[in-house]
Amino acid sequence: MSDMTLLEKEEDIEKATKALKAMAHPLRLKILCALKNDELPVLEIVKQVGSSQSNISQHIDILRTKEIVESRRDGNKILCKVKDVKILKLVENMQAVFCTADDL
Amino acid sequence: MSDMTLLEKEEDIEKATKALKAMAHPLRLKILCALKNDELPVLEIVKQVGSSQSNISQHIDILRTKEIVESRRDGNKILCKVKDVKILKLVENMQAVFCTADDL
DNA sequence: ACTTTGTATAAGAAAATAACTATATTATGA
DNA sequence: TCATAATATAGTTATTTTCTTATACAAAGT
Repeated sequence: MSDMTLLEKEEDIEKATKALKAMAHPLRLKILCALKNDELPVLEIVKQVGSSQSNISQHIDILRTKEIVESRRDGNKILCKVKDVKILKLVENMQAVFCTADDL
Repeated sequence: MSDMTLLEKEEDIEKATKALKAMAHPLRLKILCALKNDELPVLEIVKQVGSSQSNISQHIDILRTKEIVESRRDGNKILCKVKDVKILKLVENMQAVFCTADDL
């Protein structure tokens, strides 16, 4: 009862696929990296990540719709942070896998 | 010189995104799960994963093109296995994140 | 009230994905 | 050689994604 735990359940596959799709875009992955430790306003994300304000806003909206990012208003600004802890773990894993010295 | 290791390099982002895109489809994720421990012929993958032969073949081809899966001929059959070790790690991570008891 | 700053939304075009059907290819076995 | 099994490819169509431009909305400052 512990080893058939292999993403075999349709439900798990769907959840995992949804998360992967959300991350599987360079801008969205960068956004998630930027939000890994900080809560940031949209324009700050635009600065760090690049692309246009509109484009980043749309990508943030995608992440929001998928319940991956959440945001709150602070006066003029909208502060964004990662909502789904699982995503944080995945981002960390991506770093562990893709940012190690064995890339050399 | 060790903490700016945050997927900040464009090159890492691209690699990570490529891997994520490859995994971000239910059939392909299932294929990778099926190949996690075994080297399997295409029809066996079709059986385990579902969908049509043609469809699975095309998805396998996508994974091959992206250097994630490799295959060799054994007589009549084409045996497939995961080529990129990084992908194996990611699949394991996905399982760790999405197949734990805290789903309850 | 007007302007500026920060953010979101709409509309549309271009490109990428995905799936299906049918057919081709390759190897084996009779 | 003919039939069959295993896999790949072609051609199409439908859907989804992505980006751009322009515009709307909201809050704050003057």
